[in-house]
Amino acid sequence: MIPPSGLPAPETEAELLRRARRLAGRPLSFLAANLGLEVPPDQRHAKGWVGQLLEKSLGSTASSRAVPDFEALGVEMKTLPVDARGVPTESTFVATLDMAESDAMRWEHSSIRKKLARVLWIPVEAEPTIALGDRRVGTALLWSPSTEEEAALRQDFEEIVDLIAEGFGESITGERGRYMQLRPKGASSRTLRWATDPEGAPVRTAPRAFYLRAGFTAELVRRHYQLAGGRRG
DNA sequence: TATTGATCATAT
DNA sequence: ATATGATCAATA
Repeated sequence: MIPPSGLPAPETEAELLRRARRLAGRPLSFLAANLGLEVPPDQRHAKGWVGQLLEKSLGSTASSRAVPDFEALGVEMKTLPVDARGVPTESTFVATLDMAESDAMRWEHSSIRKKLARVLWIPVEAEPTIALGDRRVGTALLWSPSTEEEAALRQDFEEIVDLIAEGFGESITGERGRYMQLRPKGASSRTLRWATDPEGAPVRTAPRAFYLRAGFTAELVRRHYQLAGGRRG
């Protein structure tokens, strides 16, 4: 499968990281020009554009399919909107949870665990005062959760899926979960899916997805650059 | 003003 | 319709 750019998929993690880091410091308009794309005038109508731009720029073959962005490497790519200090400004979407699938609600088998096993994080400037095309790509980092991080994520996951198993899925809000929350994720609030109430009766509720809180990714990035002997504010 | 809930585009 | 990619915007 040849991506639109004609760029072949990277064959190793090292190559992927090299490609990503070669983009560090470049404005998004530069990446767009390389691919023959226009920079959208309004991000409100192009919310996923930055992520898709980076995928294409790196040779991802998995546009919109339910596979890792770099399938052969098992690597997921996530852009990370950051402020002037490099601190993430938004939560990170991980995966939708199917409340009707009991298997999806076991950590070991979950798509959450799978997707977070290996992630290429790419910070991107996201201050609204900077025009979209002028926002620069930061230094990418390849990450896997430490034992402690995975335990913490698992704890949030299990707290939430246990509530769902007890029939409280419909009433779960974004306030649960220390590092990872469950929030609505649909085309609109009119989008509904099946869940089960405490009496075991089927009910319609908003589809929900797991998101990493900004505090989690902020800590992850901060520790990485500290260990790398990197920059400080 | 930080966070939760709602929403937008594209591809399959 | 549902998956991918997220950010917008109302609320607390």
